[in-house]
Formats: sequence, C-alpha cells, structure tokens
Amino acid sequence: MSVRVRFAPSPTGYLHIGGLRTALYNFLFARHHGGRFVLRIEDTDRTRYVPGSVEDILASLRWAGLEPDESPVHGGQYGPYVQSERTEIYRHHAAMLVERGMAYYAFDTPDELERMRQRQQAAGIAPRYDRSAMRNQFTLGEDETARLLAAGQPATIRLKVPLHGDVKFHDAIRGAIVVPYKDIDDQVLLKSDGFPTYHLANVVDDHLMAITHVIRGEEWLPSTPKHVLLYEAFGWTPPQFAHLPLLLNPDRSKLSKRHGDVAVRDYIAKGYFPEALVNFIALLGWNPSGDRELYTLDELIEAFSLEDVNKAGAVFDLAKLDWMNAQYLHRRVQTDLGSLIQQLRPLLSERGWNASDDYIGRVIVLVHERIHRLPEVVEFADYMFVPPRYDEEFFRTVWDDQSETLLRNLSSVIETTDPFTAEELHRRLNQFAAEKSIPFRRIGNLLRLAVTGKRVGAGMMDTIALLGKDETLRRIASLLSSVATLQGSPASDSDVEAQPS
RNA sequence: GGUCCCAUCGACUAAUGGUUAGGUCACCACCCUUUCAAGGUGGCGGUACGGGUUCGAAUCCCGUUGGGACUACCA
Repeated sequence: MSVRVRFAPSPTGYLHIGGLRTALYNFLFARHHGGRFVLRIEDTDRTRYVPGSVEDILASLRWAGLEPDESPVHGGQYGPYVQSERTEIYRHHAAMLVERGMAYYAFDTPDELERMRQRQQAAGIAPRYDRSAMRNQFTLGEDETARLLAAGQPATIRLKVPLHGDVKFHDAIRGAIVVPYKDIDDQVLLKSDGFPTYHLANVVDDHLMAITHVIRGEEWLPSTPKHVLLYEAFGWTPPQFAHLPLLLNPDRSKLSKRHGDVAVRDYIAKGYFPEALVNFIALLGWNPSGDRELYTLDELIEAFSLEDVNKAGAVFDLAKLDWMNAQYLHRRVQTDLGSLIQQLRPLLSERGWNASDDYIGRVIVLVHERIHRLPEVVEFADYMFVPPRYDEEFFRTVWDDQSETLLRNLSSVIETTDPFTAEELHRRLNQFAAEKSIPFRRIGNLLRLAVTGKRVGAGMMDTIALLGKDETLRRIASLLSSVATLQGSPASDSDVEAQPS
C-alpha cells in the first residue's frame, strides 16, 4: 500500500511554527517513500474560525516549499478536503455507530454537565461523563430517547467506551502504549449543532482518505486510545501512529506566543530564508547523524526516517536559527545575489531610499558577514544610502584636539587617491600613517566617524571605495562643520545630523 | 487531583551494552584585524538521583525526583 499522510490544521489563525514542523515531517515522510502529502482543513468548530487562515496556511506551506499533493485548492480524488463540507458523512457514520451499539444519544445541557463535573471534583474523583446518572439513551430508555429525538431535542452522540479491558496501540516513535478503558471518557462524537468533534471527523476522514500514517503532535497522544477505539468500532484497520515531540518555549512549556513570534508569517516578514527555517525546524526533534547541520530539502527527504525522531520536546532556540540563516545568507551572496537585491530593494524604497541594483548588490556583499538576516542591512548600513547620524558617544571617544587637522589631511590624501579602490586607499592611508607616526587605528576610527557616524560597520576602505570619492569628501567636510554642535551637547543621547555642506 | 508521555553539556543533538561520552549554537580566550563581524585554533560545560541486571550501563529493568501534554458539545 502506498504511503499517504496528511497535515490537518484548524483554520483558527496564522500557521504556527509547530504546525510547520508537523507539516514538514509529513512532507518529508511522504516524499521519502514516494507517497502523497494531503492537506485537510479541520474547521468543525465554527466558533473558532478565522477568515484568511486557510490562505495563510497555504501561502506559508508554499513559501516553505511544502506544496500539498491534495488539498482544497489542489483537489484530489478523496475530497472534499474541508471538513465543514463533509458533515453528512460524519452524521451518517455517527448514526452507524449508534445502530451498532458502539455509541449513544445524550441530552445533557452544558449546565448539567458542568454540575456533574463540580460534583465529581468535590468528591475527589476524575471528571468523566457518568453514563449511568446523566440523561442519555441508557437512563432514559429507548422509547423516551426516540420521543425526544422526534421532538427535536438537542442531542449529542457519545462513544460507548467499554467498562473493562484495555486499548493497545503501537506508536512509531514511542512504542507500545496501553490504556485501560476505565480511564477513557465517553467522548462526544457528534455535537448538538450537528457538527462532529475532532475525534470523529479525524478518524472518519483518515480512513476515507486512505491515510496510512498519522504523524501529528504529541498533544494528541492522550486521545489516541479513543481514536483506536473508533477504528475498532467501525471495523477499520487503524493507520500507523507517530506522535512528534513538542516544540518548546525557553521555559520548556509548549511553544506559545508569550515568548516571541510563533507564526510562520512573522519569520517570513523578518526575512528568514525558507531553506534556513526548514533546515532548522527539521533538526528540532529529528537528527540523522548528529555531526552535520546544513541540509537542503532534497537531502532532508533522502535522510528522513521516523525511527530517528526523538521522544523529548525541543526548545526553539532563536540564536541558532539566526546562525543558520546567516549561513544561508553567505551562500546566497555567492550563488544568487540577484534574488537578495530584489528582496532588499522594496525595504529601501519604503524609506525613500533609491539605488541601482548594482549598488544594492555591492552593499549586501559589503555587510553580509555582519548580519543574520537580509533586512538588517537597512539598519546596519543605513549610511550607505543617506548621510550618517553621529553617535555622540563614539564621537567623544574618537575626537580630540588634533582630530580636525588630521581629518583635513586625510581629506587631501583621499582626494589624491587614484585609482579609488580599497587597496589603493589602504596603501595611501597606511603610508600617511607611517609618515606621521600615527596609529592606523586612529585614522580608521576618525574616517569611520565621518563616513558612517557609528562605531560598528564593515571594512572602512571597502566602505569608502563603494561610497565614492566625492561622497566621502563631502562627509568629511560635514563632520568638520558639525563639530561645534557635537561638542556643544555633551550630555545628549540623541544623534546629531550631518551638516549639509 | 487523574491519565499518559518524557529525561545526555545553558540550547539542539550523536553514541541502539565496551568511545578519554562526539558535533553544532551560545559563552570565554587566542589568532587574524582600521571597528564589528566572518573565518581559524583552543577552552568551558553533560549522561537528574537511587537501586538492580551484566565481566562491562548514558544505553536494559525498578523506584524516586523533575518537566511536559492531556483532562470541553476546541482542535
């Protein structure tokens, strides 16, 4: 039987980073085995539906390179792939279970159920549906049940869990799992609004869509016994289960918004590369060797195996993601500078900065080893596009009595440098430093102040060469005419604009 | 509270009974150097604890402790 797996998110908001990893493992497993990767939308809770979610899920998967083979938009022979369009199927199957005596009608109101739980809590017992004391098919009898149904009384259908015995199943990651029936609740399968719960819809769809492997988050492990029971009640063979370890916050709780961005959309917006994010999350909970970090999607497919998936949760460490993204940035600069230029230009335009593709490309090359994400260019190298703002603290540490004279001399050296290349600049300035017995460090810092305004930046000679002779001389002159202002506001935190020359 | 799952450096992980417990990120130091990075070299740092089984345990078993998930007519 050929492999068929599914990713089945609820459209309750943006695709979550944990959801992306679940989708990724499903995708890798499918591709590794030459199987099919199905996207199914589980929208059975109408109250939690968020418009736009499906579009975001699809767009995020596509961005990551995880295109489904079957989905609401890709179609397929097992559709529809949206659960709200399948309600008749679930109603039919729930009724089938009632007929077989594997499920039953219940008429309890939310208030009655709440009181039941309070009683149980007070008595110190686990809150569970009390089949023998509530209003249902068993306590009311067949005639009364039929009468209430005919009268249109709101009713749910609950799973009739056996009183004695155990459910056993095998998890590809966790091995054999055994749970006594007595610990399993009589789960609602069909809600009084006629919609199924997750448990019913999920099992019915996985069977009808010929899913062979259910690869999902560990949060589903506790309800898997119910699902197995459902397969048995229908007389179906359950799929293989594989429950993935959770993605964790730094405090080891389930990954959530409280500690930072969790939507894939946020990472796209911050300029992370899809191959970096995919590479990173692939290695959160799975590892083929332990001595290698960088994998292409094809290499991940080739190496992927459920046997190598870990059991313990994995903390999402942003610092390592940044490192990995930087690795991919270095690579892209070498192999595909054009795409980086295209990606960066809109961010520059937003600020009203315009430059040629060639110039943008050179700036990226100049600073790429100092940043992790491409959009950081905008903050890091703003001075490559607009006049510098002087960092006053840097000014105070660099500036002294002789700086003005020195700067004027440097201006002459730069003016007469030809060709205007980083190498020639370095040669001339070095020579100048030697002649005047000035540490090269002082020259570098002074020029850095004039040209960039700040302490940190790319190589000074390369920066000046790219900026050009005219602009460099202009900036030196600007600093010279700003000195009075800078010295006049010693306690101020704000940066000082370069003076127009 | 109940049920289930989990447990190797701060983080991600390798080692499927025999290694001085390996790699990556982070951190520290040094080299390189005009700043900051990148790169290179080195370092710090771990098998939660206690019992077994075995010639030999990170690895198998039991217990303890700790963490997590679940416990809805949400998924």
